This record gives sequence, C-alpha cells and structure tokens, in this order.
Amino acid sequence: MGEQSESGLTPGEESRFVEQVFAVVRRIPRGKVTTYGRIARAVGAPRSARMVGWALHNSPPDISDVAHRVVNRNGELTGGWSWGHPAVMRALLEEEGVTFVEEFQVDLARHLWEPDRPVQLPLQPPPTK
DNA sequence: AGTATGACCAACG
DNA sequence: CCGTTGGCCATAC
Repeated sequence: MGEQSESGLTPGEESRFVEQVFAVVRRIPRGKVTTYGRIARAVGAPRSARMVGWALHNSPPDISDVAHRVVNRNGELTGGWSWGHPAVMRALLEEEGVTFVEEFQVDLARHLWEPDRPVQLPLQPPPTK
C-alpha cells in the first residue's frame, strides 16, 4: 500500500492543518477578529502563518461567511482583495461592529480575539503607530 | 526538478 | 518608516 502522496496525506483525509484552521476560524465571535499568526500558533504551527492564508484562499463556502474576521498581525485587511476590494471586507466587519483605526486597518485593541492555544506568553496588540 | 510567488510573521539595519 | 533576509510549505510554471 502504499504510500501516501508526497504531501504525506491520503485523499479524503485532507490535511489536519487545514481542518484545524477552519475549526478555529469558525469559532471567531461576531464583531471580533484574529490574525493569521495566532491561528497558526493555535493549531501548533507557529511559523506557518502563510499556510493559514493559503488555506483561507481555498476556503469552502461555510468558511467564506466568517473569513472576513481574519486579518494580519497589524490588523490590516491584507486579504481584502479576495472580496474584489478591501472595502467589501471592511463593510462586512463594520456591519458586525468592528471599528477601524485606518482605512483598511481594524482596531485590534478593541476587537482582537485570541483562539485557545496550548500555552504561550500573552502577546500585546501592536502599538498604534 | 528548480524557480518564483503567496489572504504571513519576525528580526535586523 | 522602509527595505532586506530568513522561515514556513503548497502551488504554478
């Protein structure tokens, strides 16, 4: 039997990483946001923030409903173009009560949600400029 | 099989 | 504040 694909995963099983990423994203509360890096840490891959972005880019419909709650570590809507324009993503967030400090930068100090993670030192939100 | 790129992050100068 | 470098690793060419 084989042998699994070079990815080390059999078809149908799907990557646990991706599944876990989606599980975390689904738990982001309305009116809150979290970051790629924090999701990566929450699933045990602290240095694979890029893979989180990759997973979201391939996100199924059920994730697309809450994907706008994921921003980069600075609160910027780096994935905004996936909605056609960052303004669309911003509108979705404002609709949930999220406020902004810049045109496409959310107020992390007020709306940051931290996923349950194993155990890590608390990270403070970056200073406003 | 190697290179380039990416919804990222962090350290450094 | 900006640019560069390194790390991550899947995808496209």
